[in-house]
Amino acid sequence: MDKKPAILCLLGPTGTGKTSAAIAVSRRVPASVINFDSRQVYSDFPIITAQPTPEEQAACPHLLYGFLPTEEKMTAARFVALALDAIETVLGQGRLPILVGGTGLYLRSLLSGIAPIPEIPEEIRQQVLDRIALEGPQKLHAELTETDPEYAVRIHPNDTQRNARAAEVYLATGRNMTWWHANSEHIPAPYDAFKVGMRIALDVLEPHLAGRIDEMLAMGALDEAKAAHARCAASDAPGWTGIGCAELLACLRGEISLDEARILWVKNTRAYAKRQITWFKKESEIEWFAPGQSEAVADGVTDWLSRREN
RNA sequence: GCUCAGGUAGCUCAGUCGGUAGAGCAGGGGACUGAAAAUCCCCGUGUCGGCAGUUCAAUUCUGUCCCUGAGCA
Repeated sequence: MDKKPAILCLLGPTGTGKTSAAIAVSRRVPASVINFDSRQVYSDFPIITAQPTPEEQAACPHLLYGFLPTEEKMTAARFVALALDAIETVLGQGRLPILVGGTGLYLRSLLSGIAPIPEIPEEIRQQVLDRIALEGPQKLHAELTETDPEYAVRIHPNDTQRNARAAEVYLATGRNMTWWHANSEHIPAPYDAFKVGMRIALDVLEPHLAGRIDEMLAMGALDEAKAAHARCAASDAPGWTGIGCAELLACLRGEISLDEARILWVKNTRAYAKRQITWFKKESEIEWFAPGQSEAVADGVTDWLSRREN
């Protein structure tokens, strides 16, 4: 009935076995894995961002992992374009695309569409950033109340990022955010998506996260940061803002000890996992599984695929 | 043993010229349309070290004891 091609989405917080579940599925049906994690795109940080290992990637094709230099920025819109392209490639090969990742915004943007706001010229962007640094987000928010009252009530005066974004969009396009959100066509991705989530309580997940960070350190996370630093020393480069990267960089610079870096790293990872859990709680139509149930996930996926046949 | 300085929220510390107290971090909940591993919002009763004294009233003043740190012996 449903003419739309099938895609599988594997989501959940860090460290819940999404990669191994994807590989389990790929053993049942021809499939390729496509990343939707905003950090695993960076080529300088395969260990720290927990990208699938070369052995794991040998199980089936993996796309959109480790291809971006540290100084380059990834955005939701750029991701959507890359992912749509990757999905088409995989479908063209007669394989099942498996979207795997933890960046909720990226997945939502891909599946529900994102407003086609044109790219903002760098000088306008910089101009707004300079202003917000100087005058504070509250000033821009007060102006937003004039230019876009509807959006202004939705974002907080202290929110530096969203106030900057709203200001640059209005300045560059002459249209406010509300107009772009409402009057532009959202084009949802034309796929029949099966969403599988990995669910776990935070306090159960935490020791796993700590253990995984120790493994990363044992695998040479510090050397990875050192090598990345040799290639890109600017600590404010987009790639350096990832959790683990920033802490190890501070350690390399002698600002904190390795032990302090590790403790911070665990703490920040835990807080991040909490935010992810909050995000995915709201996401609709998810089939939930516990971490480690890779075969159960694969069963669920094959069931779903055969149900689609009828 | 003596002299200082401290003992206040899970942690680091403010503060109360006497009317039982509040920040940051941690923790919990939430938001999320091009930086999202980002950005931001909401949530604070704790014998204010113990005991006694002064006082209408002590966490705040006084005495004493206990504990911690530094210095002197």
